[in-house]
Amino acid sequence: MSKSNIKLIAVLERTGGFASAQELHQLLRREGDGIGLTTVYRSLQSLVDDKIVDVLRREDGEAIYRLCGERHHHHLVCKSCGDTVEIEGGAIEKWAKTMAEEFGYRDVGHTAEIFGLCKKC
Amino acid sequence: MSKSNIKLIAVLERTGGFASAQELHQLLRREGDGIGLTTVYRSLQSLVDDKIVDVLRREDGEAIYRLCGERHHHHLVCKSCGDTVEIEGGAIEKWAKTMAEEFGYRDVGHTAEIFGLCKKC
DNA sequence: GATGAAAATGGGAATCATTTTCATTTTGTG
DNA sequence: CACAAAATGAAAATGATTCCCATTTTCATC
Repeated sequence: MSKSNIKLIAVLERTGGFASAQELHQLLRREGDGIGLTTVYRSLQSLVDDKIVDVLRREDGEAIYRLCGERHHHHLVCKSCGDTVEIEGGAIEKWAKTMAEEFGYRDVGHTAEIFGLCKKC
Repeated sequence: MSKSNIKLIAVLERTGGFASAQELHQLLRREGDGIGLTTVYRSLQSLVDDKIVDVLRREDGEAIYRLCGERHHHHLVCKSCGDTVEIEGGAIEKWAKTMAEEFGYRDVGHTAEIFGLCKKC
């Protein structure tokens, strides 16, 4: 685990929610860390590969990152304010398994997100 | 309704599924239509505003468009050879609706993909 | 401690989708 | 036909992300 990975995890812990690579870079810079933007992207990518970080997309297409817990979950995201709720996806697990069997796929995973407008927006 | 809007609707009808602005532009060009990229973006935006077209995001963040009201489906993708099967997602529709209601979200859409290894791989 | 290979890093250029600007063309209407 | 408003397109601007490459750090081994 490289230094930059650890820094990224730390700043993600501090911020709590989702943040874009650019935002995380600025945050680290403001704290006096001279980390480069390239390194931020690289680290985030490796954390995503290692399933330590989740990545989603904002409405405008910008990628946003967040630490993910071990529990498999899905997201309900407000497309206006970005507010996010973690939700259970029992129905999805079953659906994915059924579909995979039907078409002879094995070793399957899945992604599923719901987006809409939250109460406030 | 401008000329370009009509052209965009026509080409979206022809292609059926999702397509990016760049792809739609190329398609029209190939058919001998000298439409400009700017106009494609502008028209798509106005069609989205009028709720004639849906917009989603690819994994890489590129925006993809499709006519509203086309049958909604999901994908089963082989992560080795890339082979793709279109599948029904009745269970997902219900799940998305239920979850949205539970948390007071409205005007919701969703994405869901399953990936694994196909028979051949 | 010295050495060298491999990994990590940073800066700037390159890429690519998308938006903006602005001048020109087309359209609809009196 | 004339004229204003809408539509269009080319090129430049923008902004996130990736690529390239030279430099620095890490770390095992001597």
